[in-house]
Amino acid sequence: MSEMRLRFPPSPTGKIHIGNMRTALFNWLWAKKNNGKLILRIEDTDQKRSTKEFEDIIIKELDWLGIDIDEGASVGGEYGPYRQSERLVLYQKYVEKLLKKGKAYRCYCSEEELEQMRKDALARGDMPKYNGHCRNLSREEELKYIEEGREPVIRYRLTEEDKDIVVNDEIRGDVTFNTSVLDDFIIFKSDGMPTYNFAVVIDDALMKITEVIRGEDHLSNTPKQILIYEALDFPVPKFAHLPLILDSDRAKLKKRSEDDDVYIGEYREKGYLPEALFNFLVFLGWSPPDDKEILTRDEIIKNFELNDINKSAAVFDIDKLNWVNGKYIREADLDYIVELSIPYLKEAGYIDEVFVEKNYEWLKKVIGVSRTGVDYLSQIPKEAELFFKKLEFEDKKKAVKEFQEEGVELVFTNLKKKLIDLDEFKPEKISTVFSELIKELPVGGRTVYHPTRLALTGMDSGPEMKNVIYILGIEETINRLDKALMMRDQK
RNA sequence: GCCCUCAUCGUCUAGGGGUCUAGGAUACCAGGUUUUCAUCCUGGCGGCAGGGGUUCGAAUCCCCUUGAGGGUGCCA
Repeated sequence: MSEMRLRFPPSPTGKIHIGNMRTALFNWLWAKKNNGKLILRIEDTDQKRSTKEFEDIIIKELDWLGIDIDEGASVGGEYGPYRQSERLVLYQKYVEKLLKKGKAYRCYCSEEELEQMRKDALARGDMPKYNGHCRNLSREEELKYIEEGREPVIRYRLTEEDKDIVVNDEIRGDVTFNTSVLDDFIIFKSDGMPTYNFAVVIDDALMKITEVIRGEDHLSNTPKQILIYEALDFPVPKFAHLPLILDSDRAKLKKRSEDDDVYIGEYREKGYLPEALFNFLVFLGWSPPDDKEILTRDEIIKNFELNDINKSAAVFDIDKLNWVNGKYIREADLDYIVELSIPYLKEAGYIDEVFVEKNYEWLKKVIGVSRTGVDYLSQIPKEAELFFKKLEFEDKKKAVKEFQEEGVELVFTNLKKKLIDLDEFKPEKISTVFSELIKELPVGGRTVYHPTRLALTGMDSGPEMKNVIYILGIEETINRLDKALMMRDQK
């Protein structure tokens, strides 16, 4: 059995989004599972929209998610070049072969003429197919067009009018297309570049790709590609067409407004962990044999099977992603989460490098108690702000009123005393102080907890009291309680 | 229009003729963890698109309808 070779061929016409990344992920998984190789090929035949910046972004994001490339534009290899714009001579060589065999021909019809044909066909209720105008041009006719300055395209010549082409899909089984729905499609554009359907075949064949795993949106184009494989006597690889990822409106996922996040970078910037996104993405269309929802990369590789992939499209559900990500944030090693949270805290202006060095352990405590309340790391500053900002009351009048309530003074003074008397200033010990308070004083739990929270944080809700006090420290806690006590005299 | 694909709780899914009064997760609701938000635990709500077959028996197989998505580009 020869080596399994898979490829991920993004087009650098935009940032990499959820759908592309999921495709890359499945290719990577299947390669890892089978000790195969994953090739990164840049499909930049669209000269108008392709840029090097986008190529760099794609490579960066793949790396971020942990998808390592064995061969390709970013790392080199023996089947290069891996950028289609650098493979022109190859495409020319093979299109020349087709031309010679009579399996392709030059077409001089202009885009306007083609557009008109399409409109006419549609108006008649016919299928919008190329009408074969240039199929059998005489030498004179061709010369005439050339003199007019027309730049030709090259079309594949469809010879069999009623033949079934079967795509053996690993996920869907046999899918049959009849050549009657096809036409003489363009394989070389007038700008001298190959079209997708042509270049992809040449590249996959020359790069010895054994399995093509891609989105279902490519299924309908596969018969055209098979025609090219056969015309050039290339072996046809295996195909597996993945179900599409839909947005909440059940349409193919794409950027529609500033509000919806579809690019991987947007998730990275918001503070989603690569492990979590990886885990979540795989579950869009695949699930393990057991009921587990959180799996490590190795577990996923171990369990992954092409056969287990779903046929139906999946809706991208941000709520579920948030849950998965929150789960990872809470369960990951705290130092790792601290490291990833620092940039957000810096951006909020709460800390700088010097502060981190001096107060790392304290910072770790803060993030440790804040992490339970967030879905993604960019929410950390908001969650932890009470530890960085000076005490500020959301509603001062209300606070004063609450401090004036019966029993509050008693609670505060006793709390202070008990905290000072503590032999160990630890969350668990602080917690027992509260139970004692409730037991010993003639007040309910609410009179103990709520005013205290208000006095210490200025807010109605937040992390657990024992943690707040622990992190604030004995001194600051006493100060704030005293301040609240003084506020009782106001008004 | 034509071609292709798909169809289980709102969402992600398990299920591949009987063990399904359909399981898990999320979301939502309620209760608990003797304050709140969150975490965590417990419980609840909620689904086989519709119609025909095949079969002793169908979520599971077949057909039709409907719905959804994709393709039909000198985009990939």
